[in-house]
Amino acid sequence: MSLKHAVLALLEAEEGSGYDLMKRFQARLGYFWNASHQQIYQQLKKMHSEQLISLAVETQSDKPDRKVYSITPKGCRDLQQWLAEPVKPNKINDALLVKLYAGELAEPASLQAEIARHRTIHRQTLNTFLGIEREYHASPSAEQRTLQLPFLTLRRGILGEQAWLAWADEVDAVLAQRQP
Amino acid sequence: MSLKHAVLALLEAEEGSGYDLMKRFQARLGYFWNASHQQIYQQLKKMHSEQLISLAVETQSDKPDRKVYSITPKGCRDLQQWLAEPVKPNKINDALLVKLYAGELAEPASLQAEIARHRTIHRQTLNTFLGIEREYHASPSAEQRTLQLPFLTLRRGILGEQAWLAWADEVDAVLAQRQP
DNA sequence: CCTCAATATGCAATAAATTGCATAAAATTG
DNA sequence: CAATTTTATGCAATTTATTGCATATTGAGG
Repeated sequence: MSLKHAVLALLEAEEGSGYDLMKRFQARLGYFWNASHQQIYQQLKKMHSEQLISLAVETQSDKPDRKVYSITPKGCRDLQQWLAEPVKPNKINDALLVKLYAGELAEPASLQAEIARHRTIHRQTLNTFLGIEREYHASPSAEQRTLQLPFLTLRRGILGEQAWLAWADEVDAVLAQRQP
Repeated sequence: MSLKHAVLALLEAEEGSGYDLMKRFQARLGYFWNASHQQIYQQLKKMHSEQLISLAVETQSDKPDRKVYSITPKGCRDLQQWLAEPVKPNKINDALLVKLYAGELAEPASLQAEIARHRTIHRQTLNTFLGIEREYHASPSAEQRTLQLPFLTLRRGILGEQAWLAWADEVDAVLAQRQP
């Protein structure tokens, strides 16, 4: 249940509304933690009821109310405690590999097309990451220091995507040879 | 919902009881699809009610009954249809990266220890994979041909683990420099 | 032979995630 | 300016997954 702690980490840096948090989640943790907007809204509600976060409703005469969440000292302790505990190695659920495993029953061309589709996505993701990496390297070294740990998560993304693409080349070679 | 199709793929190759399937699942798909024994038993029950698989109860006088599931033609069609459809690129939920992202709040030594723990696990996994790869290369070429696609999933595991370990080296370098 | 782990099932309760809406203001575009 | 998309929120139902038991057999070790 790290969704909770992921949100706490975001709130520790800065307070925000549900939507804010969703956006920040997507931008900063989205690559390595997936969460839908419902999950985030529901999680916020739950965390509020557990007093890990507090809620300030900014009444606005014209617009609908804005609910801004902040982390509480209790939430902060919860986060720090989580950080001190070991996390379980994460489980992988990769449907593409299931498909490849059972690939004998599929049309080879359909497998090839599927790999191509995924390759496009992975290449785009990699390009995005490389762009962020360039920005990072162009930023002042004080900022680089601040972002050193998030940068490591970016590196994970880059190395992971590169490995994926290298693997896809192997797959293509095998599939091409199977049905020439 | 590929758990269903993963199980169907296993049953397509050979019938089996819940426990059989669980074991085969672990051995063959376990690296890239995680499923607990409850999930598998429950899924089998559900698939049976949907007539995707059939059930033969072997009554045994001394031992408890053995329930053997086989794939039905309907199940086979379902599997093939799934194989023909595109699968969504899989979502990643990696708590370790969440932790690293929020790492400023943690003890650097605790982060290092955590990385070390995970490194051990990943190195072991890689070694297991490399062992299987050696077996594969030592097997007769007819068998290599049969296992070509499952072998590709193994390659994914190998490349993925190698990339992880290379990343862990980067992480160690940064963490060591942060608190000398 | 007794005990303890491993094999081989499975139920029930809970928690978490997904799906499918639903609303309504703000910004954009034709 | 009307129509559409994007922003911003959230409920309720369903599906999936996890947790915590609960049995009963088999095999191995002391």
